[in-house]
Amino acid sequence: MDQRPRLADVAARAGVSTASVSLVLRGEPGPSAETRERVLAAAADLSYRADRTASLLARRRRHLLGVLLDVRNPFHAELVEEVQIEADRAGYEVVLSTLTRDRDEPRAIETLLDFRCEALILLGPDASDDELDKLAAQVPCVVIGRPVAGAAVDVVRPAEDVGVDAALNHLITLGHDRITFVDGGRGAVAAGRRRGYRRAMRRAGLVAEVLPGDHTEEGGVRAGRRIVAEHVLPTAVVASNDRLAVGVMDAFVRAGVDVPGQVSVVGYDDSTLARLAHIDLTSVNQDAPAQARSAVEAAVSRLDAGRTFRTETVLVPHLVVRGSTAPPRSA
Amino acid sequence: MDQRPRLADVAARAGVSTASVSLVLRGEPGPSAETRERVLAAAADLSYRADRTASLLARRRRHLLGVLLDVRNPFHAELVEEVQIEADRAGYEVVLSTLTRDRDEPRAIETLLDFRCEALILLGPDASDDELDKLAAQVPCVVIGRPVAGAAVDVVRPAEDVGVDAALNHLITLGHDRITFVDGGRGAVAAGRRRGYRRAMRRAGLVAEVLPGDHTEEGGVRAGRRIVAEHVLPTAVVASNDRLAVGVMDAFVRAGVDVPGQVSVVGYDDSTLARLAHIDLTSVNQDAPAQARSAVEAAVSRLDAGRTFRTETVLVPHLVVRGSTAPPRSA
DNA sequence: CGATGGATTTAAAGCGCTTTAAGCTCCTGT
DNA sequence: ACAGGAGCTTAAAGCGCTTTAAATCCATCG
Repeated sequence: MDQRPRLADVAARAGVSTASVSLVLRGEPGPSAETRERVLAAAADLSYRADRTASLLARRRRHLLGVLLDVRNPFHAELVEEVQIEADRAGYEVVLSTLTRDRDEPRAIETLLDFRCEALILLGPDASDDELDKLAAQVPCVVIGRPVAGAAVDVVRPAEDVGVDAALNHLITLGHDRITFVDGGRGAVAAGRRRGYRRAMRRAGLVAEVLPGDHTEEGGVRAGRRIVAEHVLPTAVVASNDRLAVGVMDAFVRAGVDVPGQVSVVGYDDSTLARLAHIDLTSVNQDAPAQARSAVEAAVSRLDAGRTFRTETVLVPHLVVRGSTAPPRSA
Repeated sequence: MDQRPRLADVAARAGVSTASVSLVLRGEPGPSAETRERVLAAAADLSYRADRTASLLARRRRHLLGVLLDVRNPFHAELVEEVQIEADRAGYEVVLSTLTRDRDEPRAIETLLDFRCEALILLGPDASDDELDKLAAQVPCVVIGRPVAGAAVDVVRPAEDVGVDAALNHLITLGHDRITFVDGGRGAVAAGRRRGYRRAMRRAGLVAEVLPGDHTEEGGVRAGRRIVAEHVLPTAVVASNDRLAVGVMDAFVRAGVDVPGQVSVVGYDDSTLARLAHIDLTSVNQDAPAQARSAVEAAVSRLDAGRTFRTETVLVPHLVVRGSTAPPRSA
């Protein structure tokens, strides 16, 4: 029961050499139609499947992409899904390595290196620019989701400020003029969004108001409470991410503030959270598929096309309008 | 830059054979203290790391566990994390294979087989009992999270009914007596919970009331609306999972029904959702670490200890009391 | 009719590591 | 002094596949 058929078994059954079988099964040119047929029949008879480990070893090229992720992060989940699909398409296999309690980032990356991945795709890594640069000297690296100063690391990231821009345009077009921003705290991502907010408000000739926050629901609840405690409600709130926005909305609901009747709310990330029917949050979508595609493409172009210069792909997010935004009451 | 050192390089540098290096690096007995030292020094000098692919191939035993998961499922994420940790501990490596849009369950499983995993751990698979049984004939399989009738598949699952029991005990002890259950629809898991509810209510001499639902927030919202529309509110609601519970609470909040002031709510799964500060939902915890541990143990006992009979591990969940439950108003 | 060359096929050499069996050195015991 | 071991070390044979270089076949050509 333990013995899966080997390449040699298929070869014997088809009456050809293992080399021919290998070629046929991988669809390489060479073997004649007749050989092809016999091999395929034999393989089917034995329900043969190649041993990936052996293939990987024998190929000089490994055709393996390593992906570092935090399996608990829903956005990573979305990205991984797309990376898999894109890699498949490009003829690469994917090895996933996740952070766990006992496995920090360096450890998870070593695992990928031990599999001799030809390139790494790192989802929102914590490593410093320096460390990433050092890593990139060993193997092509693509970082998704945050800027990296390193000279050798490819980057794919959304234009955070543009996303906020879109959100504000939407609100302003609806007629809003008192728009508060709930901040996401330290970090390059939050900074980009904050900058986008300030810029767009200035451009529109409106007064910016930034409340502190931290990308968690609790932060949102705190900010929401602060907002309802003020004498004058803003007409709209833009949050630095969806979790914050959900927290804000929760505080509003509990205080009897109607969304979007009294205040409109916009989130950022277009997470599954935002899409839930009872939340139905207008949010900025980062286009995970496009990010994944770009990342795989960056890796592949290093490997297959021999690109050596650095690329930074900045993707333009777009607003997904849902039920949490409406014209302001007075309008 | 591309050439990572090989075993042979370390051997050459240490002035010993590759066999010795292999033994030393894996901590096998044999080599003398002096050899050990020289090898380790050489390996460190070259910052050598073994090629996993080659090791895997050369070892007759692969020491590889394949895990099938849906990377988008947060509970799977928790399980994976623990499986990794446990596998590490047992000296096994883990390959993750996730469902995606283009990769259905059979396909994802094939990938695992192609890596020649020695055993598979399947997280809540959709495959029929028959298919699972067929698979188990090829390779030891452990299914987590649902019962399987197949004769050869090991199962690790929580005792759903016991969890609901705990929830009801908690509520009854608090003094509740009108306790409505929001159902999770078809499926073995939901059925177990429903059964637990009915049994516990009967035992307590209370009248069971089951509202239809489907394990989503929307289902919860619908159920919640139905509840508030009734003339007499129940004193407590038990939902078949956390998402339902969150939906119910959302409907309550919007209708001005205070939780837990007027109605207590209990969820099931103790998901990250339940733990959010502003939700703070009393819920039943399934102990992901224990499930993962049992699953790995089941796999390993087949592989290393040669177990051939089937095991079914039923874990007892426990209630995590949070802020969504309190004594009923009248009490 | 042998030479020429394109189309197929295949023997054999790896890929980088593990493992087995044999080889060596140095003691022990008689 | 020599058989028998104990303790290390290593040559060499894989693991199951890919790939390269050489062999084979056959139709075409001068």
